[in-house]
This record gives sequence, C-alpha cells and structure tokens, in this order.
Amino acid sequence: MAEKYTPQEIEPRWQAQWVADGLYKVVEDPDKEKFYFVTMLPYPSGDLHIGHWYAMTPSDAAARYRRMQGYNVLFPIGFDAFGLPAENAAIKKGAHPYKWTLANIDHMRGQLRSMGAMWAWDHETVSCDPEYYKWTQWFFLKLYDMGLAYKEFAPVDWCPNCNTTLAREQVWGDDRHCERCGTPVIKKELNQWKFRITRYAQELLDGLETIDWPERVKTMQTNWIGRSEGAEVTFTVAPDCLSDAQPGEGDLGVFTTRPDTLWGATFMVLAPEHPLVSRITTPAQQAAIGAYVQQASRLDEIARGAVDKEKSGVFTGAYAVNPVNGARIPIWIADYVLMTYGTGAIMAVPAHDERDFDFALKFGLPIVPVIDRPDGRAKSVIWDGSVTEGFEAALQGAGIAYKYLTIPERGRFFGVPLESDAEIDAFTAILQAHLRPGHWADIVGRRWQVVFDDAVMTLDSAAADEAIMARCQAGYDYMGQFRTTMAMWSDVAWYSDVLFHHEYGTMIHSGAFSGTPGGRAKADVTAWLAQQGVGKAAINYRLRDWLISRQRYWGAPIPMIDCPTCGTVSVPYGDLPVVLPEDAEFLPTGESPLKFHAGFRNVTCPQCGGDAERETDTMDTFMCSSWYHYAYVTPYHKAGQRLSPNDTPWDEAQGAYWLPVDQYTGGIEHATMHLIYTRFFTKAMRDMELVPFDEPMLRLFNQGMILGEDNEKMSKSRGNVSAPDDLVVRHGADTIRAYLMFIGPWELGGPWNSKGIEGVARFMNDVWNLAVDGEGQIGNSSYDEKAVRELRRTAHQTIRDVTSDIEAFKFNTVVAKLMALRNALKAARSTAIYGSAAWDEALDSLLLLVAPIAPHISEELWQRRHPGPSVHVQRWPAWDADAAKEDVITLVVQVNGKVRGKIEVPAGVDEAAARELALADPNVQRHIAGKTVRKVIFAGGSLVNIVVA
RNA sequence: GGGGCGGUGGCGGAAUGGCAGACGCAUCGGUCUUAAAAACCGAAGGGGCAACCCGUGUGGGUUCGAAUCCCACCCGCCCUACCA
Repeated sequence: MAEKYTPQEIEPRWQAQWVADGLYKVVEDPDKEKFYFVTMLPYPSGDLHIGHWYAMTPSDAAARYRRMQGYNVLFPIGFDAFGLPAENAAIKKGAHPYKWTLANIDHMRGQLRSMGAMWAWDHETVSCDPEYYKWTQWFFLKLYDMGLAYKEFAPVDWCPNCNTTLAREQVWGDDRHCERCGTPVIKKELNQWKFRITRYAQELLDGLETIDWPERVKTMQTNWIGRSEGAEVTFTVAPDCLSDAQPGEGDLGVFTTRPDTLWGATFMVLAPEHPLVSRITTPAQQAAIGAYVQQASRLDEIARGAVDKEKSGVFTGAYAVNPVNGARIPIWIADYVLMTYGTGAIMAVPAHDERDFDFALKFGLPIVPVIDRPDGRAKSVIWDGSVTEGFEAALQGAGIAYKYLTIPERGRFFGVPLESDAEIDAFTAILQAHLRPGHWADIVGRRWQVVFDDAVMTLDSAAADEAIMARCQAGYDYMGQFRTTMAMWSDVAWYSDVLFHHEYGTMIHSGAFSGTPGGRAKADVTAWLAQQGVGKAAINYRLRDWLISRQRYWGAPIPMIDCPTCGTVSVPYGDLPVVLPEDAEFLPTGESPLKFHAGFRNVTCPQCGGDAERETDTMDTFMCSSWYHYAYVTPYHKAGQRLSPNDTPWDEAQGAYWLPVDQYTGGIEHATMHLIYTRFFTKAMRDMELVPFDEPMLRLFNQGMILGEDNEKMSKSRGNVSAPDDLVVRHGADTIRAYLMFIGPWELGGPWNSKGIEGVARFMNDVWNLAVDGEGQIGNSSYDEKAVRELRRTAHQTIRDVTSDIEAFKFNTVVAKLMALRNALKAARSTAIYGSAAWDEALDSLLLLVAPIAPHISEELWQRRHPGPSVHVQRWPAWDADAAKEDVITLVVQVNGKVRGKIEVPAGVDEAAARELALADPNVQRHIAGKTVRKVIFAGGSLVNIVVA
C-alpha cells in the first residue's frame, strides 16, 4: 500500500523548512526585474476569515507565478492596526487597545502562516507601532506645510454610537448610517482637520486614463469626483433689498451647467445656511425664514435621507437682478440647494430643470421656456364650444390629425398633436379663423402661445406670464385657481409629456441669443458672459475635501498644538512621534480619553514656550493605509531617529528599486475611499519630491466576495461562516487554496460549497498518487508512439493555457485545466507510457504548474522526485508549440448552419480538401440531396458550412 | 431617478462570431464488499426507438453561422442619488 497524502503533516513541515531556508527573504537585485505585488492589508480583528483566504491566496498564486517567471518579487504583508474595534473592546473588556491589537496580530500571524503564502515577513509593518505612525504624523506635517491640511469649523457627519466624525464616504445608504456600526449619523458643528484633496480633483480624474485598473473602479471614481462643466454667473441682490451694502456685497454668484438657459431663470434659491440669507430677508419674512432655517438644520440632525421628499422653501422677500435681461426675480431659500456644492445658491430655471420645475409649480413661480424642444412636438387642446362650425372640417381639410378628449364636467375638447412648424402655422391660422369672441386656445410644447380671437400672446417672460394669466382669469373664472400659465397647462393631463424637457436645443425667448442652435448655445453664452463681465466658464467638482479628524483615542495623534498666543502651531518634525499615552482611561462615555488626559493635553508651545494645548483628535485610519505600500519598502525606517522635513520615509535605494506597486489586489468596497486617498497621497508625495511617478499602483484587480453556502453574505448571526482554521485541519491549506480558486471567476466571488471542495481534495489525492504510488502502470500494452505524442500534447497545451489564464487571473480555468492534465496522467498510468520520459515530463510539468496554487504538495512531491532546490525557485515551464500542436482534428460539417457530419482529418487540411470531404460525407449528402449548393464556407481550419437552397 | 455588472443543465461554472455545457459537484448504473463508506470504471441538457427536433431570461435584427454583435423589454445584484 502506497503512502497516503497527509497535508496535516506535510504543510507545517514545509512552512517551517521554508522559513529555515530563507526561501521568502527578499533582496534587491539590480540584475533582476522587480515585481512589487501588494494585496490589501488586513485589519487585525483577531480572527482570520475565509474572506481573507479568498482575497489573499489567489494573489499569492499570482505572485509565485511571477517569481517562477524570474522576477524578483516583493509580496509583503502588514496590519492596518488602528481603528475603533480595539477601543470598543477596551471599553467593554478593559483590555488596552494596544495589547488587544498586538494579541490579535500575533494570533493572526499564525493563521496567515497556515496559508502557506510567500509573504516577505521581513517587510511587515503594523500601523499602530509608534515607529510607523511617526511617519504618518510626518506626512501630516508635510501636507500642512504644503497648505494641503487645514482646520475648519463646519457641520460634519457624526456617529452617535462610535462617538466620532466620519468622512463623507463612510456614511452609507438611504438612511445615512455609519459604515462601521450602522447607526444613523447626525450633524454636528466641529472644528475639524481636512485635507485639500479637491486641489487634485482634475489630476485624479486624468490619472485614471494612465492606469490599468478595472473600468468599474474608474467609473466609480469618475462619478465620485463628479466633474461638471458650466459657468459661474453673477446675479446681484436688487439694491433696494440690501440697502447698506458695500460694493460687491450684493453679488450672488451661482454655478450652472446650463448658461444657455439663463433667460429662463425666473427666481433664485439659496441654501438655508447661505450667509446672505439673514442680510436680505425682509422684516415681513423674518419669522418664516427663521423657522425654516431652524427646521432645515434640525432636519439635518434627524434624517436627511427622505427620498422623493416634497419640495419645501420660503421666500426671503428680497429680489435679485438677472444679469442677462435685468429681470427682477424673487430670492427663495430651500433645502434642495446644498451649501456644500457650488456656491450654495442657484439660479432656478424651472422650464428646464426638474427640481426647479416642481418647486415653481408648488409655489406659483413663473415658468418660462427658453430652449426649443429638439423633437419639435407641440400640442393644443380646444374646447369645442370655443370654435365656430367648420373648425373640425378645416382641420380635416388641412390634413391635421386630432382626437376627442373628454374632460369631466368641462365637456368635449379637440386634442391636436402638432409635429412640425408648418403644421403649427396652418393650425394657428385655422384657429384664429374659428375662435369665438372671448375664447382662446393654447399651443404648448413649442411656440408656447395662447391664441385669442383677437391676439396671440407668447409665454416668453415672467411679465408675459402675468399678462396671459390676467387675461385668462378675466375671461374664465375657472382659471382663477392657477397662479401661472404653466400651472394652468399642467392641469391638462394630456399636456404632461410636452411641458418640460432638459435637452439642449435652439434658444428661444432669449433676446439676441434667440435662434442660437443647441450645439453652440452653451459656449456662445459663456463667451458673452465673460465679455460682459458677469460670468465666466467654470468647472465644479462633487469631490469634497477629506475630513481626517476622529474624536477617538486609537489612532495616530494629529501632531498639532493650539497656543493661546501663537494660534495653531505644528509639532516640530524632530519631536515626532506624538505618542499615545498608555495610561489613558477608557470610559463608556464615548468621549476620547485623550481629552481628559492632562499629561497628553498640556504642552509647552514650541514657538513661544508658553502653556498650550495639544490637539486631541486622532487621524482617520485611511491616513495610515494611504502610504503603507511605501512603508513596506523599508519598515520603520529611521526607527529611533529624529526626523526632519527633508527625510524620506524609506531607504531611497530600496524605494528606487521597488516602487511603484506593479500589481494591487483587493475588494471593490474601497473604490471611492482608500483607492482615491492613496492616489491623492501619491500625487502629493510627488509634489514633495519623494517619488518620481504620479500613480501608486499600476494595475489593480478586484476580487469578489466569498458567500456562505446559502448564497448570503457570511456572518456569525446567520451561522453560515466557514472557519478557515477548521478547514485547514480537515483538508489542508493546499486544498482550500485550490478550491477557492476553482469556485468561479475571482472577480465575481460566489457561495462556498462544502461538497464542492471534495472534487479538489480528490485532485490533490490524485496528484499525490500519480507521483508517489509505485504500483499503477505497465499492464501489457506495448509502448505506443501515438499515445506518447498525445500525452505530450496534453501536457504542453496545459502549460500554454495555464500560463495565459494565470496571467489573466482566471484561476478557475487554471485549476480546471490542471485537473484535465491529471485525468490524462491517470489514463496513461495503466499503459506502457508509465515511467517513460514523456510521463516524467508530463508529471513534472503538472507539479510545476500546481506549485503557485498548492505550494506544499508540489514542494513535497518535487523534492521526492528532484531533491534539491525548492519547486518555487524552478523556472516556469515553457511549452513546445510543436508538441502542443494537434495532428488530427474533427472537421465539423454544417448544412445551413446545422451540424450534419464530423470527419477526422489531418490538422492543416486545406479548403479544397475539406470541401471535398465534407460534400462526400453520406449524412451531408442526404441533407443536400435535391438542393442547390449556393455557397461553401470554410472557417477556422476546422469547419465547413454548406449553404443550400 | 442616474450609472454599472450579470441572467447558460439539478448546482458552481466553461465557451466572447464557428461542435453549447470544458472542469468539478450532485445524480444514476457497474466493480470491489456480508453490507455500507471510500476508491475505481461508465452514463448523463430536454424530447424521441430512431432519423431528427428543441435548447444559453423574452421578443426582434445583423450574419453562411449568434450564448457571444445590434435594438427593445423583463428579472436579479452592486454603486450612487435634490450635485444646480
């Protein structure tokens, strides 16, 4: 009986041996091409999850493959060790965050080692080590010196459970809850440190084109940065509404993406927090405005998320002047205008902006269309009592289609859809000829006219709106309920699809610009605004500055000091790190212990020597992870030494060799957080002249998520968690690794299946038995050239296919193809090929190709066959194109696209021969009998399609 | 509302213009066994004795040929959301 495969024995033995041999020691070697491979570092929660295996072991396989290809590979690991869970554990269990974290890291190191990954442990970094966060603080000072860090008193999102502020991207969902604990956030006004990431908005956008990242991430970042092009236009508060104004004080700048709609701006809306609100509100509106502003701020505190919320707002009593036509327009406040975007004020163009349209209808504000409908559609509704006999016949005579509409209690109407200018002209003429005195009908969608028996009025201004309504209300009491012409029209359900649009189109009702085609309108108006000195082209970004202050203990202290004499003063570089005091008290009040720690808080001002106070906020942990892939290069560089602004956080020779990251892998959930911050960091580092490149990671791959057997996210509460430690005991790390890679495309993730892993376990057993079992074989078949060639072909095709698949991170098909090679070897084992040169070649190839996937079994078997250097330093096998080539192929014969025959032919058969063979096939003959062959297609060297009719 | 990804046997999935279902799981039959498990060998998309027919969410289109390309729709998941 042959020796059994026992991963439980083999795996720890090799893991220890590799450490002893220094197999994964990394040394810079200028003669070798480097490959810097990083997988996102774990948070030391205390227990390794199968998700970590899913993220890390395929990365390890890819890194090992690079190494076997001859690259000098750096594949480091570290811990993102600051963060709330440690502090919460401290409050709950009394364990100090530092001890708690280090104990977790210690446990996790062991778990990580059980993966058998080729981590460069010499390069490990732990972000909560003072020698690490010394540099995190150094970066803060550098950013501060560059004017990229600033302190601002502003409303921020606050998690009442975690007792800290959150960055915008850490607030999730419709109910705006905390990313970490799920508690809905509230608004708080606090003095906070921020980084000017917005200064790099355009570069962050442009840089995306230079990196090989998934389109999905690029799209998410593009949307998050949210560039929009338009113009800044200066409206002014009407002089009588801001009596004591200094010059320029009444200027009310707005950002708009649609300067071509300026003539349709019939009112303005300010954010409730806008500084001008209190200045311009008239005494009569004071009470209402005050109440609304207060309600708006409270609403922020409770829940801002109300989707599809009814529009609300209050008139300030003040007016502004529209710079393009001098129109006097009312200024309102409303919470749909955000203080944090653009200028906190908008010009409202209700005819072409849906939010403004809703608002105007609700509050009776005039709506004036200023962009023609590109589709040319218009509609008219005429009460049959408004027109004289013969109207209907005239419509028919002119070939104008119409239908009858019945409006309850108002009788019968003609509904006339109008599709062209000519039709509208003809229709207007007929209408005018048939309208009874005192009656009217309207044309909406285009033209925007009300045709009276004696006049035509056009809705081309707020004044016209008033005039039209005056006349309609005078003519018909029913219209008294409507405040604007558009409100009157919107009462007619049949009009609903032509009243509003936001397309670009020919400008109308816009003074001298009327008639400007949509393609030019925006540019033309912008140029004119600049020339008039009332506006200019402008670009706005949705991206906000990065809020990094956290009101918690367990983070890197912000190295700043507040001095009553000198103001905000930075800690001198040479004094870093600002160390977290170990004797802090963790109380369940939620307040940061640093706030109450006198020894930490009270300092001497480095500038004047007087008493001063230390900043007690710590930094967002994304700050630590923004530069950890630089820290790996030389862990804890200059440990124990004083720093200066001219330092480099890593050994410069090492940095020059390894940087930047060639391949990065990790989850998609960081698309608009870590992955944007670290790009910002690198661009700032380039401006500090620390690095000569613009992007931190050249290639990125996002793996999917491993789910529970029930296809749901794994969670303890669902009880669907697969614990990796148990799995290692049962199956061994190699089997888990291979199974996780086999389960499906890496980027998609998928459900764990405890049955499915059996197939991979059998594979490992088979590989083992193929190499170890001395019994199979021989039989009495004679040595067969053809069978040898076939085994070699399979082996070389496998090398070829596995190489291209591993290159593309298609691990699932890599494993499938290795299984197929296993099948071929199993079949060959009971033939005379067993033990031949071809057999040895195929088996060695299998072991080499398996090595990145299953490092232990491949090493054990390789050493048994070839005692000496590790399988992991062997050269990745090359395929022989000749050996891989098929010599017989199946010629598929189709008749009219359906398969009617398959013929074995020599590979490389020419068209004439293929055609002849195909047509001679008896079944094919049967299908073309009695029909005319129209065409014969020969494709791909292996398919003939005979087209008959 | 906007954007993205996806829909293929009982299941995970392969095939990105040329034999649909590679590889594996589960299933069924067989060998071994007192028996079962394991292991090994074999079968297998559905229908039909067969020739064949039908099959990649639905409907159309392009093509000699479509899971694959185009159009419309349905369903699922993810991201985003009053961004002017």
